[in-house]
Amino acid sequence: MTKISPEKQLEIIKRGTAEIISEEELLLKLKKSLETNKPLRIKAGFDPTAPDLHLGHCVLIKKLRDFQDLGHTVVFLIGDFTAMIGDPSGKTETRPPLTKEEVAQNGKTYERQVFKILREDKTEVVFNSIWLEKMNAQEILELASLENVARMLERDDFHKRYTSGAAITLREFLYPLIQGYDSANIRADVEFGGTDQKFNILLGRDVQRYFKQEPQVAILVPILEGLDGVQKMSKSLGNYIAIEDTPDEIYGKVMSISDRLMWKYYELLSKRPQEEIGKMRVEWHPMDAKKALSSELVSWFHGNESAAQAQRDFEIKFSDRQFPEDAKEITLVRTNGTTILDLVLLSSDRVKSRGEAKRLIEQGGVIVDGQKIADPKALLPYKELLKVKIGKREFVKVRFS
RNA sequence: GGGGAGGUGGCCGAGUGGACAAAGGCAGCAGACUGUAAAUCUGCCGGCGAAAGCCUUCGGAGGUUCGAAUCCUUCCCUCCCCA
Repeated sequence: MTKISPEKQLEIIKRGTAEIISEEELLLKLKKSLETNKPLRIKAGFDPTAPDLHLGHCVLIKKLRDFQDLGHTVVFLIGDFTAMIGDPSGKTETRPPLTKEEVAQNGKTYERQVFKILREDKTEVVFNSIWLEKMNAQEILELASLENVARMLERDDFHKRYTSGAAITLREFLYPLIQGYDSANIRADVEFGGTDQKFNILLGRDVQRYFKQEPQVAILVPILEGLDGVQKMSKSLGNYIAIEDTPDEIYGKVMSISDRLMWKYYELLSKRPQEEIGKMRVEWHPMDAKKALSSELVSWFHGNESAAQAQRDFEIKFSDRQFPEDAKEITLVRTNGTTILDLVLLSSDRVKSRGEAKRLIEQGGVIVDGQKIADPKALLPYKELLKVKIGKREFVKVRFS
């Protein structure tokens, strides 16, 4: 256990959080932990659906890591049972149930990804089906009696859906209670979540009180906007930066966020001290700051060397507008009537239809060997190797056999 | 149990027999401008086709009609009000 004073611990924990309910309680828990030499149990729940951890998750996981560095234990809860209910925070009400094998598989993927940030020796990975499957009707009803409908409707999501006339099922009402039941089962001292989890996490306190436990402290982290700069970063919206994206992808995606959003990323994801970030904000050229951020994030997941390489690649592609030497390479058999259109269709991963390819070419988005070619029907230059730029960020070397 | 309103392209949302591949907005893509971006401007934005045009699409299935997102039948789903 750490010997860092509770006050100092609180200070570290506070950085980058949106709200702590309540700081006083947390301080008391930290004090007690120090006196008894017993680490706090920090809960964070995740879906068992195919994980592709992204920077949005990292905001939270990074804070978990802070707790670990202070000697506390992280309980990484995989909600394999609750996934069958579906968190009402989202729009989709039900999800296809996963098989046991899929859940186990996804759990493995989580571990692979999450331990890029967390420490294995201070993490417990648990599945909530272990206790939830055993619950009987009586227990569920008792749990359900802890809350009333009016209170449930206070919850922002429910409130909005209710007033706008959207459906809310009773099953969804049960979700927060069951999430709270999880907290009781793992005897959480603290539960982490995004600000959209506030209601659920607070409700967990009531459930714990019912089970004669000291209520957990709620720590809420800000929701990170995705690449579009508006909506929450999420896989389903396609606006995410995954920690398993390639170095070039991460670098490029971070570079493409707006200057404004960049600072939020800095606050929530950078390991640089607060004061330094504040200084950068006024003294640095935004582009340099963004490059530094991109590098930092790439090296976090892929190491320093990859970060340096990604930066070079980026500069070649966008600053110098050169063709990257390590571009994807494909080999084609040359036939007489092969047009640019065919080429784009064959070599691009992103262009899905002929019409789309045609559009792209006609709009001047395709460059072959440095030449913009705007006629889809143009024949290919008679060369062994063509360097093709498709759209903004796709580069392909085409070789002919 | 009774009454009413709905389900439209990735999303929101207009459209109530032909001019509808379906207004408008958002998102997306490309170009210009840049600092990579943002903002702004321009263009595109179901598939096939050089084009004319053809094909698939307005919850599902049938039907009426020369012609249906629009009318009818039936099924599924959602919401509201009364009890």
